Amino acid sequence: MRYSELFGKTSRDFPKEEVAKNAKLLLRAGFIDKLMAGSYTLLPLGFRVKEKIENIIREEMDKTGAEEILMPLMHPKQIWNETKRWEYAKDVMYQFKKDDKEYALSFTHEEVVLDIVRKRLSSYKDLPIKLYHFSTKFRNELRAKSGILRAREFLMKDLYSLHASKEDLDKYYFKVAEVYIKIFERLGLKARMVEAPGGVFTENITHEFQVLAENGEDSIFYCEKCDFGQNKEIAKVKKGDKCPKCGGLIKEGRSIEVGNIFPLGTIYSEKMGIYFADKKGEKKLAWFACYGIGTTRVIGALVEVLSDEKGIVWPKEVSPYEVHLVGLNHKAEGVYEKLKGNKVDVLFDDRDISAGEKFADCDLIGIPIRLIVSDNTQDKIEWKERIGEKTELLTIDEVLTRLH
RNA sequence: CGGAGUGUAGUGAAUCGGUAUCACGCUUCGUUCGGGACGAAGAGACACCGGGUUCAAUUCCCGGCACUCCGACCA
Repeated sequence: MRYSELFGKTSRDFPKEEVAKNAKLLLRAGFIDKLMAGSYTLLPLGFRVKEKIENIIREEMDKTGAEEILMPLMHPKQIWNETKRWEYAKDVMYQFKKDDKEYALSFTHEEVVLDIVRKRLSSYKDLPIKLYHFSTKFRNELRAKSGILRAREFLMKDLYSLHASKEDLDKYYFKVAEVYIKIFERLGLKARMVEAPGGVFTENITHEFQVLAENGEDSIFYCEKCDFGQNKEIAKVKKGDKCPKCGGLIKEGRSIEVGNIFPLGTIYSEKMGIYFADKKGEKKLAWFACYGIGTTRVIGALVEVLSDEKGIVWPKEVSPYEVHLVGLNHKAEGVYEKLKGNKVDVLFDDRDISAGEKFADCDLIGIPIRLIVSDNTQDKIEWKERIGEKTELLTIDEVLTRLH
């Protein structure tokens, strides 16, 4: 992609109103646009990051045997009445009336997925069922804030699983927990699984995935040595205590919640009539759980945690482009073509502006590898990574070898 | 929803009872070309909306709305 043709250029100044680091950098670097408080467009660069994140999640979800679907965002009141959540969750739901019918914009999909399942579930042989989708969530947050971290409309991956027994649910539940940690690792985030209350979803103990971050909205108690942690609302440990797992020191830290998993049990199945016939032919309630990852929030969390004073620093796996090619002379065109020919995902800064300005934009946009073609590099290409100052002169073949 | 702050070109700021100034960005031309270059010439604003006071309001007053921050709630 030629930068000159990219929609959504960088800007020199920080947007005045924004305080949150993620909002400042993502807006300035041209990844997002704000429509209103808590409502953002993903511009081409931001969209690419979102795609990368989703692809990683998709890969890992599929490995657990889950299947991808896509559910509607506008729901009839009656489905929400089945669980009484039309009333109970009305503060977070966008509810509206049109021609005497009442609807809600989806803030989650338990009711919908259970409706889909009950139409098709009859035998234990149909279980387990594991369905997920990537979709928009609407939540009437009393106050949208922290840029992309607390929006009223945001993207989320949600997975729902149904099982014939508590044992089978638990097995899959903790399997997913493991997979979540792995997903966040692949996304470049160190997430801790902490115990938490379930809000409008359940009275059971649930688990959150928290990433330590200075500007996080949440606060957790965690062990500095091992992966132990507890949500502050539920914490039995306190700052300064010994970790019950390894004896390390407990610390308190701000954090961003990037995912959560809820073992909902049979309560929803009871309310919505999710039954199956077991081996003896007896009617049984299905065991149910749901699992979410805030994909747009992950973008914000990455910026909060990894960026530096010059701009964003994307991990390789989610970077909008693999390399940022800076052209300072005519030879750059040839290098661009060659990279493209070798299927390298390259953003080519072909603008007729000063070198310094291009470098500043590289640092701001945050693609992990910067390549420069200039008179100084002669027939070679300069390789520099976003983190660190080291530069190397490589031939095009060496560059291609390193990239593949 | 309570509290605080802010609304002036695309962005950031200045002004002040007499109809708006600057910087960056943008356009054109020329010179530059390795860390946000330089010169010249341009374009771009119903001063958030509505009402009031006044001969005159961007400026003062009232009422909205929007955005940001703190709190309550939450992925």
